[in-house]
Amino acid sequence: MTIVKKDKSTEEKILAAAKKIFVQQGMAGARMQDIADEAGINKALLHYYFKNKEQLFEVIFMEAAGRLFPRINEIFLSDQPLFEKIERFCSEYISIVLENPYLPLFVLNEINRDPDYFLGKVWKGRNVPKPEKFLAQIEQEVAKGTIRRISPLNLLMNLISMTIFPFVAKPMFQKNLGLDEWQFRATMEQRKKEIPKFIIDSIKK
Amino acid sequence: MTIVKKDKSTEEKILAAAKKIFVQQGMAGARMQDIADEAGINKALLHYYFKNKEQLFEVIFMEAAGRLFPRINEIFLSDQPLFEKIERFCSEYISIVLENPYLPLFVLNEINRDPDYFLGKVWKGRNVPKPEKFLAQIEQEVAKGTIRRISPLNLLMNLISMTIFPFVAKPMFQKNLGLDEWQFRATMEQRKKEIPKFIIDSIKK
DNA sequence: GTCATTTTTAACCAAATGGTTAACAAAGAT
DNA sequence: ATCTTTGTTAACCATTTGGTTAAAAATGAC
Repeated sequence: MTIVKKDKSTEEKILAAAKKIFVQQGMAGARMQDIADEAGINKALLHYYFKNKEQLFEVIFMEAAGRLFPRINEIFLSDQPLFEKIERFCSEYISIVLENPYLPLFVLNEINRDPDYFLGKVWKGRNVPKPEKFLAQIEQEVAKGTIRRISPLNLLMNLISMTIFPFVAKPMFQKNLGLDEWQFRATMEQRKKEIPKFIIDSIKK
Repeated sequence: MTIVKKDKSTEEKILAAAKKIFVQQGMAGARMQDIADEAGINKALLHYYFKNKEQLFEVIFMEAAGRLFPRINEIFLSDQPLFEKIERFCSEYISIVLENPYLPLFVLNEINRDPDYFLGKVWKGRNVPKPEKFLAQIEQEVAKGTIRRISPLNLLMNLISMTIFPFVAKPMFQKNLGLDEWQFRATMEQRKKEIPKFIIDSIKK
């Protein structure tokens, strides 16, 4: 069995490098030279593969957004009961993001910089989360009396906030609470179960 | 009574302009020329008041951080009972941020870009939030049996996440949930009471 | 092997950008 | 009024940065 440590193709090296630099520095802060250096290639070669910075950025951004949004929809649109959806959302989402802890801040930041660019590019691709069904489901449970009266919008915000925010504020939490990388991961693993429990304890009648 | 529409001093104009541009574009994306234009002055005059971009940025960043962090401490270190603290935190914090909705993302983003710069500058000023007392207080309540067993760290994360995240994700929530400016504000006003209720319903025995 | 195509590089270029200079105007001070 | 200090400007400069060019390797077709 030959151990073929096959070189990643140049394009793959570029994409990995670009992702690292863009996520760290943002579109404005990223330097094409840094991306080339990180990929171990010449800057001209970068432009041979991707004609300009904006196009390269778009590839990275779409890939990042594509990792974060479609799965949400899949869960929100499924036919599971409410509590199961909440559990699934927390668990799956935290798993996804644990592998790319800096994606949410990156994406939110770029959305903030130019909401309409985002709307035009990502939102088009019908992968846009459609929360209506989930919101309606909450209202049904309220009507059935299985959960207390609560504004569906607020419940949705609570769920998403508790799940995502710790990643967005990761460096702050780490500095302020003195968590090392491992402790942070462990805490987030805990939260896969803690958040659903927290929510259900609050709303279940 | 003379209506003296006194011009803001040049320095004030610069600071207002710089805040707007930096918060919108971040340190890397902000252009000194844009700040000068926004302030209605010459670029040289900008350097007359602030010797370079970094120093100007630091003033803006510290002012922003100074708005967000000290009040937290004030609340967390007070001698109020736990539930009151939670209510006060949500209510006061949302009020503060409603006046500057983009500050949290700005600050988190810059912390992320260079956590140690942040640590060195802001964290020094002893306004650094010290959560120990708050965490201990939660443990006491658990011991007393007034609230159910819950990890203090998780509870703190939940509180902060639900309060701050909607601002960080404001453009996303607005696009996705179709909220206009006014509806967003109204929702956040609601949340001043909704979040504490949500938490207390979850943990109170 | 030879030729055509693809990949890679060093050197270069134009525009953008942070920052400076030197002169000019306004405002006090005497 | 004159002089000094402070505020403001247009023009300029050096560096950085995204992007290009033309030539050299490498790869593949025959």
